Amino acid sequence: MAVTTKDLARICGVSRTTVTRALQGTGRISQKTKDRILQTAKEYDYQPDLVARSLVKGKTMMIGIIVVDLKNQYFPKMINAMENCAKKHKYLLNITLHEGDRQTEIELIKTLVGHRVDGLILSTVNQGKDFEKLLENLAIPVILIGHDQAENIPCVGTDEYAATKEATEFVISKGYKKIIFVLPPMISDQTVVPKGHQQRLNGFEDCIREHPQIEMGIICHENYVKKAEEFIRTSEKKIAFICSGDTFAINILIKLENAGLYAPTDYGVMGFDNINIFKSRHPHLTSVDNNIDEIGERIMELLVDMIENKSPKESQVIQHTIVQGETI
Amino acid sequence: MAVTTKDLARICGVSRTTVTRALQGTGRISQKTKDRILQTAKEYDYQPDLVARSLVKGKTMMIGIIVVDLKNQYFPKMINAMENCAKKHKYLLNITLHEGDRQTEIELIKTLVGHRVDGLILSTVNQGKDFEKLLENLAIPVILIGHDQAENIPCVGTDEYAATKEATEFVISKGYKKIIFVLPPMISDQTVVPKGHQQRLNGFEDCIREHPQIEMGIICHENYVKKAEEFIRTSEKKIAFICSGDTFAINILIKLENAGLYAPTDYGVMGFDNINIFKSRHPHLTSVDNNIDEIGERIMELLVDMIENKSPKESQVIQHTIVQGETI
DNA sequence: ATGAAAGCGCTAACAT
DNA sequence: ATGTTAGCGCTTTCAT
Repeated sequence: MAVTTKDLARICGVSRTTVTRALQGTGRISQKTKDRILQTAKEYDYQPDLVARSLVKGKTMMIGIIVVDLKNQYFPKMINAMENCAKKHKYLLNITLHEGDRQTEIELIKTLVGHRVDGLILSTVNQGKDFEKLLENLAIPVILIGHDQAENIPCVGTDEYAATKEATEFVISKGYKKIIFVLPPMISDQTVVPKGHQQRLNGFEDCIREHPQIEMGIICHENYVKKAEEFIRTSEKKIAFICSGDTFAINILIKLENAGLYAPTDYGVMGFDNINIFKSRHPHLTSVDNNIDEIGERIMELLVDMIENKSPKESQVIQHTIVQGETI
Repeated sequence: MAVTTKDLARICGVSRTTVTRALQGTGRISQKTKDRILQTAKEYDYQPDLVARSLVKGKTMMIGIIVVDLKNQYFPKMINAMENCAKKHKYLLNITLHEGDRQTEIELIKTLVGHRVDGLILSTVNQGKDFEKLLENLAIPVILIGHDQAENIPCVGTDEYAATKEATEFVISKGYKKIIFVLPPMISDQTVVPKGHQQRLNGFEDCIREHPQIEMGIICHENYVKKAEEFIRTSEKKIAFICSGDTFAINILIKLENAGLYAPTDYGVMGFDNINIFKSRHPHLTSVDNNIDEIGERIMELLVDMIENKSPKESQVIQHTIVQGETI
């Protein structure tokens, strides 16, 4: 098995404390013994047992992350940014997936806390006072991904409400008189709209409310492309779709092309998240760039700060920008 | 702070040993004290310290993963599958990124081993005997992502050589007389072609060798779309591109459309990995489906088996299938 | 059926 | 400058 400080101590004929001192270069120790110990350590390829260190230090240098899954680009991209940031601060990431299940999320939180992660980052499916209480009592810093997700837990993310309001204003400014908001098709048993999408919807509706002359509609359906086509075919006004996610916008764009309908000629469409898998495609998709990388980085920086400096909890809004493509 | 077994023992007026027995339901213990202890544990929301348990058990229930990054869909998808599989076996994932840097990868391995992960999964950028030695001496099971990556370390992945040979045969069977292989554009300082892509290239070249009448070429350039266009414009024969990655195929497909060239009319193109971000697009991209989900799942199952049953190391080849789209 | 004691590998407070 | 001791929270013999 791996060589321990005890072994090194025995080999070098010193105490374990001396070994520790040599290893971490702290405390008074003669250069000679220090060199000898370090030499031996290298020779035997000593690697500290980080589990043992964690136990005594009460700190694991690990950060727990819980998100829904890694299927679309959103979280992988964000986690990629988080990882790079964590690496700078010598932290490791523990990534787990709740798959949209509330109970699973709760269990994962407990497991990660049991593993004594130093901090926790969640894209939560849970809500409500009880859940917030649970988080507040964790004794480690927690950050929620997304704007305004909870009262007393710091949240970092896009102000979806404002972004969507802005996007809607943008569409209106382009002269559209009828705008349809496309929500992700809901999985059968999941009746609640995820908070972020709900915030976007609110932003959309409130903006429309301020423009009574604009006609609006909502699509929230498995077969949203077909619904979209119906809207276009049966409407006299030219329609714009604002999709709560680039994937939906892209799908509409592509599938309707096959149906002989083109943006921005026959209708307009814009997305969200600016995933830009299609950055080489024409026409460029108009979208809202919510700076996923920056969200990841800022979350990690904030969390490390909370862990190491006990900084006060403070939410952050990450600035978004409207990406003017050619589809509106 | 969190309540410990010691606390529970004190509260219940028993020894810590008894508490442990109640908690893990093992050993002889009266039902009454057991109930009382469990009740108290629940009351105080006792959560075991998994770090301490790891130290004494010599097992962390964590699996280390090192891949290049999470930017394209390949690893996120695979890791998603791994995570779900790991969850079944109660393991947690430690995901880290080497970003293509050899030294970083070595350091990450040491860190993860220092954290006493029970097993390691790598998509490595390192090669050679020394590196293999390093892995062999780790004292924990290691699996490499990808076929035939090392001699004495189990490898799981697509047989890239065979798959590409097959793909090339497929293209030839469609009547193409000139085939161009598109490698990922190499980053300036990274002179070596990643092993998987090299294997694909070998399969391509060997297949061509068996068909002397077929003309061939290779593109490995930042501006591969332009190169592809040049090939088409200057060739009398109709050209097929086999791209070592769907992303490249898709980009060619899309950008050449803008240049007025259409597949499969003006040229043919097929990809690799069947990422199918574009599954709704027409024409459907012809590709090689390497079953990313299955690779992830099989790797995890194998690793857990190696960890828990000390199973002998054995590599696995995951079956691929050619996805007949409409671009060849 | 229950408890006492030792130890996992490390660090830190307190000697010498 | 170096060593001794105790302890992190848990599990695991080995008593009783």
